[in-house]
Amino acid sequence: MAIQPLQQGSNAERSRHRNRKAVLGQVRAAGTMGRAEIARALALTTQTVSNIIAELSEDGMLLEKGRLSAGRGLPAIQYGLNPEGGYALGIEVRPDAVFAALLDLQGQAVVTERVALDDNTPAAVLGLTQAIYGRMLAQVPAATNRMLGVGIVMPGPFGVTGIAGMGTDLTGWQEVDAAALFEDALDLPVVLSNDANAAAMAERISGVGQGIASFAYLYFGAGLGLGLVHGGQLVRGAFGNAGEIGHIPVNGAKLEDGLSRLSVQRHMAAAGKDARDIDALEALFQSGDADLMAWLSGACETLGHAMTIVENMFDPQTVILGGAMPDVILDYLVQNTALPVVSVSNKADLPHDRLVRGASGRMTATLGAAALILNNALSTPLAQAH
Amino acid sequence: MAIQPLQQGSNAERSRHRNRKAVLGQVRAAGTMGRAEIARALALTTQTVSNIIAELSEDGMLLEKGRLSAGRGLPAIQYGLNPEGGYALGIEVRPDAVFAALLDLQGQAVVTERVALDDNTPAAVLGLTQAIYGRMLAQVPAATNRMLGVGIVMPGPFGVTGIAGMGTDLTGWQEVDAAALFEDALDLPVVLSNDANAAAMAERISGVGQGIASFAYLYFGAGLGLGLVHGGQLVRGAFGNAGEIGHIPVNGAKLEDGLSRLSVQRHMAAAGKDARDIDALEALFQSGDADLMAWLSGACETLGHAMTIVENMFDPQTVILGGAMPDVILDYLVQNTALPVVSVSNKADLPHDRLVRGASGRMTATLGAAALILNNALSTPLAQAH
DNA sequence: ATTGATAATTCAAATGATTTGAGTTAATCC
DNA sequence: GGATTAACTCAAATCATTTGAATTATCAAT
Repeated sequence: MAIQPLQQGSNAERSRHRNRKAVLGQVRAAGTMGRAEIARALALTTQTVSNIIAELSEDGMLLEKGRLSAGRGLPAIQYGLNPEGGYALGIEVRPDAVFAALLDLQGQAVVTERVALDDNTPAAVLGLTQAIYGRMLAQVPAATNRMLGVGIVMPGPFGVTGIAGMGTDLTGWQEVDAAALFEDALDLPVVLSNDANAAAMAERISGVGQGIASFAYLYFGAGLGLGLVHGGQLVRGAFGNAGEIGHIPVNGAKLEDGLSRLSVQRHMAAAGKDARDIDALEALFQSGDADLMAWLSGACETLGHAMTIVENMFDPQTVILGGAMPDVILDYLVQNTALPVVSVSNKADLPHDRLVRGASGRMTATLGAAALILNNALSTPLAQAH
Repeated sequence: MAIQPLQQGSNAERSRHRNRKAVLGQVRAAGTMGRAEIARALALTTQTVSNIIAELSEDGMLLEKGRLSAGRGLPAIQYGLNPEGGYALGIEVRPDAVFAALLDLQGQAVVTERVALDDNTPAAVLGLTQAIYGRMLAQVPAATNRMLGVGIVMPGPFGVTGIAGMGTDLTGWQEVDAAALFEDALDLPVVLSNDANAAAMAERISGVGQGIASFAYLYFGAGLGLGLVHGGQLVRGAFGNAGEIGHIPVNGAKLEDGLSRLSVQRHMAAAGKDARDIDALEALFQSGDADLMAWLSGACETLGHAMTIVENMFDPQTVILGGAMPDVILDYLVQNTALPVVSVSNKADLPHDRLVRGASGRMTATLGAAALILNNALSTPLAQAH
């Protein structure tokens, strides 16, 4: 989380490292590719790509996928990711539970676990996490020597700020260096993030955000969060707390007062209905519950405000909506929200819809935690614009 | 402006290029540095830095600045930027004028010009720009072979969007590729940007933003703009229109309705007073004009809203306020705005003030245009966080 | 069916930039 | 004054990429 040295020099070894990642990223994005094709995309020579591919195949990260004849010339041998070539662990620490997922290099969840927590102190969580990790490796022995790292999602904001977030619900975590603790406990490289950022990465790696370099992700957590991806990388802000959109006031109320899990729950509770569970919410929606529909109408309006802010601040290619809500409700919101007219995104011939539903479902943030690691393994910081 | 290839591979030549920039950036940030010191900062060997410094000295970009004895050992030869080692041209195209500035490598304005325009079509502006450039080179012949590029600032937003901006005031520019036109006319590498982004870069290169990797710049243009710097680079959004904060509605009105040049002008005009000129505004302020003070009181409140949005969306190290306003008014706003309590930036022990006044004065955007070029010459895209 | 054009791939040598290791210089510390 | 420390230089080694020539396999045209 600390701010890194602003610049780092380059040498042969670091170039190679970078180029390996670039090749993997390119192949992943395209599904399969030939050497020459990759070389053109990366502005490298075929020979270089050949060397790197030999190395990556040796390491088990790439697989031959036959030859593809495209016009004249020798048909190119196609290469694709070997899903079993690398694994990333995602851990989501909630106040009352720990979710975990093991993703393969392709971004597929191989094993997932959800464990309830009655003690969320660091010692307890770390012990539980170790146990989960052990069980997962036992189920997927191939992963043992191929772990790329672990992504940890914890409720933000990080550090003591003016926002009393869920952070207060995790006892004993405020003062500790969580990343260091997990690194010690699991002996893996660690990336720490909040839920919205992780969710955005989940979409980038295996959802709607694939191939989109700049997008924003509006996340239904307890509150309303925002993950920002620019040039293929997360924009985290100086202290890792960028995207706390829920606390922005519009017309006297905070955005998340009208658009969040807590918001529906309160609204429905006031009508004497229980909407704490996702399935309960879905059932209410399916039955056309009048109270829920009333809430949705307000939520659409609030979402419109949020869109205005996000689009005008970031000018993203698209905004993805997801998180702890049933898909049907997310779809309803996407379809019934009037997109802002006064917006830099309001223009003709857009290649993407301005607002779309996320694809990664209920465990988005957990998957995203692992996706943070995959993204590191498959992409290099963006080349400079000229 | 187009989205660049997402990844580019690296090779020896590109590494050298990158390392040269990194050395220059490091030296610039520190004022003067020794070889070994630079090497440590960039994770390179002294030998490499030695080679690069020899090359940069040869090229006239670095100068020896004596030896510095720091404790034991051989005192390190200090190197500093040679201000005359490189120049960047900044051009600001306004509907009724063209401003230009020639900056040296150190970021100092060597020559500036302001020319009124009665014809702002591409042909006229390009011709005028060529003439200005010619006059500047005549005044600073040393710059002739040392031009790094030209930054162009034009009113955004770019492309046809839902925002009817000043863009419409420039006739004939909507459909053309402005960057290509300027590149042809001046035979220099071109960077195109809006005023707020450029202003942010001006602060980063020679103002309050020096050494700050992540900050936001609230810019008084005709409306209210925002420049975002993250990891030392501009966040421009997918289509170059990030930061159009002025159009975000708060309590029914747009932010720029209460916080912009147009806003004061209208407010004062309603009171029968002329505030179109910066000096007129300053005089009104100095005389404690009641109407102006009333506007300021509202502006402070609006600025508070803007701060809430910016801080919670970006979590910057600081927010810089500047643009077409007299310094005394900017200072007043900085000092009298109640900083938002509900904000991720509201925390103890901040290394920077949350809101500060910009340092680059009235020609900020013009200087910033050139600063965009300098920033390219002096920094590499940020290394990856781990 | 043969021939020529095209394009992917490989091999071996060259190139470019960084690193390595030994040696020199000039300060401070004791 | 000698030991220690640190910056700097030189020459050789190393690493990864590039270059250029040769090979292979397909398509297209005769």
